[in-house]
Amino acid sequence: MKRSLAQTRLVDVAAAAGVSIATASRSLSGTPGVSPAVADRVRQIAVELGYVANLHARSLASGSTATIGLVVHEIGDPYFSEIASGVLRVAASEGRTVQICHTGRDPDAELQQIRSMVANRVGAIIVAGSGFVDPTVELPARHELERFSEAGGRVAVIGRHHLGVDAVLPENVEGGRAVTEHVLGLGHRRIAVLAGSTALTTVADRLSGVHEALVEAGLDPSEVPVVEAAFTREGGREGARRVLAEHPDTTAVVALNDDMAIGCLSELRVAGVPVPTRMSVTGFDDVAVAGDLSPGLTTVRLPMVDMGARALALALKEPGKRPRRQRIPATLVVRDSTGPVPG
Amino acid sequence: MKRSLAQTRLVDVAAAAGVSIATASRSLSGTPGVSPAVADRVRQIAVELGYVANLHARSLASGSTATIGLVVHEIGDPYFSEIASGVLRVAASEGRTVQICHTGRDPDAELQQIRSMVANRVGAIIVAGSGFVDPTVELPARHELERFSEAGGRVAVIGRHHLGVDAVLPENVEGGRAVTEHVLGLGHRRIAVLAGSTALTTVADRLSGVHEALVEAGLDPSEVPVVEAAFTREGGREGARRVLAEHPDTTAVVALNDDMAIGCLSELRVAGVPVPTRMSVTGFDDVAVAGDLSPGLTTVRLPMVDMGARALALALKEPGKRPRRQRIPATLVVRDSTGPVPG
DNA sequence: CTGAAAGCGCTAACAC
DNA sequence: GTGTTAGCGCTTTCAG
Repeated sequence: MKRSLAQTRLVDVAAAAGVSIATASRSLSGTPGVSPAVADRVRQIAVELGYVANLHARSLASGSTATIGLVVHEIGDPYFSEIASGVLRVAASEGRTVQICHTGRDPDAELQQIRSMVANRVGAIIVAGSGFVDPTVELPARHELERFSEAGGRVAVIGRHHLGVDAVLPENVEGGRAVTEHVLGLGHRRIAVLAGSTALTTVADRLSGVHEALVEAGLDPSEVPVVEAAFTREGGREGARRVLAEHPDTTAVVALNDDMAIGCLSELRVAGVPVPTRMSVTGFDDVAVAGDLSPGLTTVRLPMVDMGARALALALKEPGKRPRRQRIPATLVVRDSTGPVPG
Repeated sequence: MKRSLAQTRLVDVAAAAGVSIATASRSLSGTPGVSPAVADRVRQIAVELGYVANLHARSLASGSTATIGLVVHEIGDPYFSEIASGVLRVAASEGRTVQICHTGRDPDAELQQIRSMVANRVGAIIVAGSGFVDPTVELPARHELERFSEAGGRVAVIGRHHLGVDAVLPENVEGGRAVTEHVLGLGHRRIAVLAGSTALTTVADRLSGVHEALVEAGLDPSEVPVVEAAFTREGGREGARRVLAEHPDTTAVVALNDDMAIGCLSELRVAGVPVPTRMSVTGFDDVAVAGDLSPGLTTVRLPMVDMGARALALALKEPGKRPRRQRIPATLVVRDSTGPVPG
């Protein structure tokens, strides 16, 4: 389809300014080597004409773009949409556009999407979301990102270890430990953990924090049941049912993300189990709604919006010789879903 | 910076397949005029070589892109992130990339973003989120979209009236009416409405549905207080405080979105007002968490994910001579936050 | 400091 | 059915 919309092009600006297209290009991109007077005039004329550079022509000629690629597991999930919010905010202020894709936690889809972003010559790629404990699963993705990175592309990841690039790393271990210490401090000993797939590093890290706290309290982690289900609200419901059925004397459920905790709370309500008087429940992430639940969810706060913003800031900075890692503190937020052991 | 990353290009595929670059192009884009055998072989070789077309070159040559531009108010808001989820899902299955930007409910920012998308030659633009009751506010945006549309670009909007393009329109009036009828049916007469800015069409429409139901029940809408606050959780909290202070005998709060309802619920809990025994509360949208609240939120369901998917489908279809409008039914979902009038 | 000209990788006429 | 070729609009050497 022929595009009849006659956008003003660089030639038009150049002609109007009475300079060559090369000079016009240099003036607008700020490339040194143009007399200030000429450059100013060109810029002014460009504004008057409402000139906006054709991104694709620019990209084709220069080999890179101002576009940022953001890869998330599922944009409908608050954890990721809050991260995206932070990324979009910074991107807008830097005049960059953001291309988002979600992968449904499928490593193959993720690889696919990363490839497509590389092919689209995005200027930077941000990968958010848990990695896999088994490094081989994400080897192809890592490989792809390395190639991209070596070719001058910028990469930052949120919460993944094995990717060997600049990273924003939430303190999942410390968070898991803190929330467990809180529960232990309330006197609970019959604890159950609600976990997503332990193939995910996020789950593994949080869980290891939980175990550290248990050991420090002189408990045997192997006696604390870890119920593995989908890392979602539905998974939380299912997990709650299994805890109730298989470990009926449990007094505290430590869920490894808020989604599971919310599902768990919902199921406990259905089952008529009062929280926190009969059962304490904790989450992880502190999604926006956590504080507005009833009871308010005791959880570990991760500043998702900020994490997104930082990741983009990292990606936009000049690359260092070594991957940078920015640790993000996870802070315990005590609300009403936890209380002393019943009885 | 010279890009050393030697992506396989179309020439490479063509050479490997022993055909011309034109034939290779036709094979891969599905343009008719290539023998099936050749086309198949080319495609297979392309896959083997990990070929991914350079979006920018394609776009520059063809004058349009596979990229979809999605404009939302705030991606961190579940309403929009669920819509985005639907858009991304369809986009992925169509092999299209999505560029998302958010505008913070600021018409100027929105205009800015739309302009930038037009300049980037996106293939289609989807604008989600409430429009403004005052048409002049969005006149510039409308203008921009029309130019884009006339130039062959595709546009679809979600929930906005005044834009004169293909639209997915949630039945806000009917939903407002349905939820109000439900509340009236429970015997409530001292009702308060929690509304976002009435400059927003979404708010105005839902409110007019509320009023219709009131009138039909023989009530005078002017006697039902409409508390206007931010269309957010915080606004819901503030609204709840004002209802409690200014209209203490209220028995039912009709919030015009779930966010406000959730904030309201939270505030009522703080204030020690039991729901629904002392106060009924309703929402609108049915965001994912609505059913997992305690009490479960009675609300009006809008299939956000589906709305996003439909909007993209509309945008991808051949344009009709007249703008198409797809009405999305709003269905009442009764949960536990509403009950009979106390006393 | 400025201009001419060679591509960037692909699509789409246009020939054969 | 398939190949040749002329651009798409811009950046970037390379001359002047």
